[in-house]
Parts: sequence; structure tokens; C-alpha cells
Amino acid sequence: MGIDQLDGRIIVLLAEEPRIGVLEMSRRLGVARGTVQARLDRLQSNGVIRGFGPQVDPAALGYPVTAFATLEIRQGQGPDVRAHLATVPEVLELHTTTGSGDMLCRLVARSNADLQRVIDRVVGFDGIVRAATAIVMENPVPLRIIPLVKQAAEDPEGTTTWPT
Amino acid sequence: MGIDQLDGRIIVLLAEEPRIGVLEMSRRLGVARGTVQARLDRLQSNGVIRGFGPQVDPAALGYPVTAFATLEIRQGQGPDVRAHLATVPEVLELHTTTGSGDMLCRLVARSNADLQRVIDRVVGFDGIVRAATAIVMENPVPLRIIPLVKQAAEDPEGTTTWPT
DNA sequence: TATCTGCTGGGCAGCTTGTTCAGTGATACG
DNA sequence: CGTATCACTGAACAAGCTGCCCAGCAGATA
Repeated sequence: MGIDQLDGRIIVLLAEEPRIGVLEMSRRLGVARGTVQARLDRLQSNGVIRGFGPQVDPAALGYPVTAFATLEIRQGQGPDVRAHLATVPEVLELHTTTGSGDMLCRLVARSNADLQRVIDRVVGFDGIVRAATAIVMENPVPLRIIPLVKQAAEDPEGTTTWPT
Repeated sequence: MGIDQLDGRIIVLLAEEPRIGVLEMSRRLGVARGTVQARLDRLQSNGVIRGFGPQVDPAALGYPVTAFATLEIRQGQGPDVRAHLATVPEVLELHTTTGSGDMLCRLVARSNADLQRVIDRVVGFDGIVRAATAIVMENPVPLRIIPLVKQAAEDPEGTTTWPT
């Protein structure tokens, strides 16, 4: 577990220019093509790189409204609620969190009015006691990983960032 | 704005086998290569497909702990807080939301103990009044987009899902 | 009817990929 | 100390894909 600086540079390069190809990477990094290839294979089998799926923008799909909903779950209904939420396309992700047996999920909708439909569908299920929704207005920091990759590459053991 | 079924199938195919290539896609979809190429170009210039960056797993990087923090911001300090949080690598994303002038951010850390360090760094800033943190235990629905893509492809106008 | 857009099917040169091989340096281990 | 293991290098090869071009055709539109 952990990556070295070469791994980090490969990931950063890949993030900046996804269509770059192994050969061009090896040229820019100043290493042999086989090395980059082996590193990439290892990163993928390690699970560090999960894949290269297309990053789709829900807004461009017609779902410009994003919201986070905190759900309060009736005791023992967790599994059923998970299964229910998994069937709702507008539920982009779901987490169970500490706190009062809660879940947090990310929703999208076609409009603020449409959000009502989505929420109704989400909470229209027995196991859900209550839902608190916060609509996203701005997204100053879009989901990112590069800064973390750089830190992990500089300091694989976490020694410098560890609390003293 | 909106995608048709062919666009949807292209995205799904790309998500299932990211390394597939335009030629193989055209074969599987039963259309000409130029068509797939043109669709892909359009999807990218439309912004529907933002890119093909590597999906990196923070856990595999040594950051297995995820948390969501709700931040209460002092009036007028929003921009400064955004800039501050953008400098913290462990802040994976940041949203401003409705509610009491709040922000919601996703954090990762090397351990529960390390999370304290991250939170201290996040809230160690004048503009932040209070922070409520929820640690993620499970992630029953990892960030996904395919179900939404399928729905958008089937129903580009949202007519069937619209509230009646 | 004339135009425009999108799709088809073909062809071409150039480049990348996947794979294999031998050689080398560093490291770990008996 | 000798040796096995590992990672990296540099090279080679055939195969396949990409990017780009073109002409033709169908459907929608003005």
C-alpha cells in the first residue's frame, strides 16, 4: 500500500492528459516504456487506479440540481433502505455514517421542482423516518484527487503529516 | 442538452470497458466508426463527458477513512474559507449548500486518529465557526452515473419522470 | 426543390500497443 | 560471500488502431 513518486507522476500525467498513451508517458517521464506499463498494471491490480471510466456531468445530462440528503433510518431497516436507494437513478452515491444511524446520499434532479419528485421517491419507503435535504449552490472544489496523490507520492508513510 | 440512446450506449460501453477504442465500439453498436467518433467528439465538447481521468481510490493510497464535514461559516468569510480549504489535500470536494450559510466537504484521512489532524487543519481558520463531522462507515452505493445515463438516454426530455 | 445535417463505407499513412527477449544493477537471503 | 530475485532498460516484431480524408445517401428543414 502506498505509491512512490514515479507512480504519482504517472497518475498526475494521466489525469492531466487522459488520452496520452503509455509510449508518450514514458518519453515525458524519462523512463522505459515497459516500466510505465508495469507500473500501470501494478497500480490497477493494487486497486489504486480503479479504472478510466468517462466522467459524466449530470448537469449536461439535464440534471443541473445537486443535493445532499441526510436520512434517518428505522432500526434494522438499513439493508432494505440500501436496496431501495440503489434502484433510484438520481441517487448518485450513498454512505452510511456515524451519528444517529444515519445515511448520507447525493441526489441530482432536473430542477428544484423535480427534486421534490426525487425526494418523494427516496423517502417513500417504510424504513426511512426522516430526511433533511441541503441543495448545493456552488461547488468551489469539484471532486479531486490530484493533491492527495501528490501528497501520498511525496510521503508514502505519512510520517510528515502525522500528528506529532 | 440531453442525449439519445446511441449516446447512452456509447457512455455505458465506455464505462464498462474503458480501454475499448472507437473501432471496437462501432462494431458492437453496429454503426460506422465515423459515427462513434463524431458522437464522442460531440459528447466531449458538449461537456457531457468531462474526461477520462483515472479513478483513484483514496483507500489504496493510504487514506481509508472518509468523512463528511458540515461547516458553519462566518458571514462574508465564504471566499476566504473556499481558498483555505482548496489548499488542504485531504479535502476531496467542497460544496456550498442551502441552510445556515453552510458548506459541506468530503474529507479523507489515514486513520481515525489522523482525521483529527485533518479536521484541525480544516477548522483552524478564522472564518469557520463550527464543524460537524460524520465518519463514513459503509459505502453501499459508490459514486455512479450509469443508471442516470440510461434514464437520460431513454427519456431525454424528462417527460415520463416529471411530476404529474 | 434546394440545403443541411448525420450516417455510411472505404482507403491511407503513421503510430501505438502488446509482447518478448537479453542485459544490468540493486537488494535480499542462505 | 555467492546467489536468487526483482525492477528497469533498450530493442525488436507483428498486429491493430487512430486520425484523416473522401463520396454517396437518407431524412429533415426552409
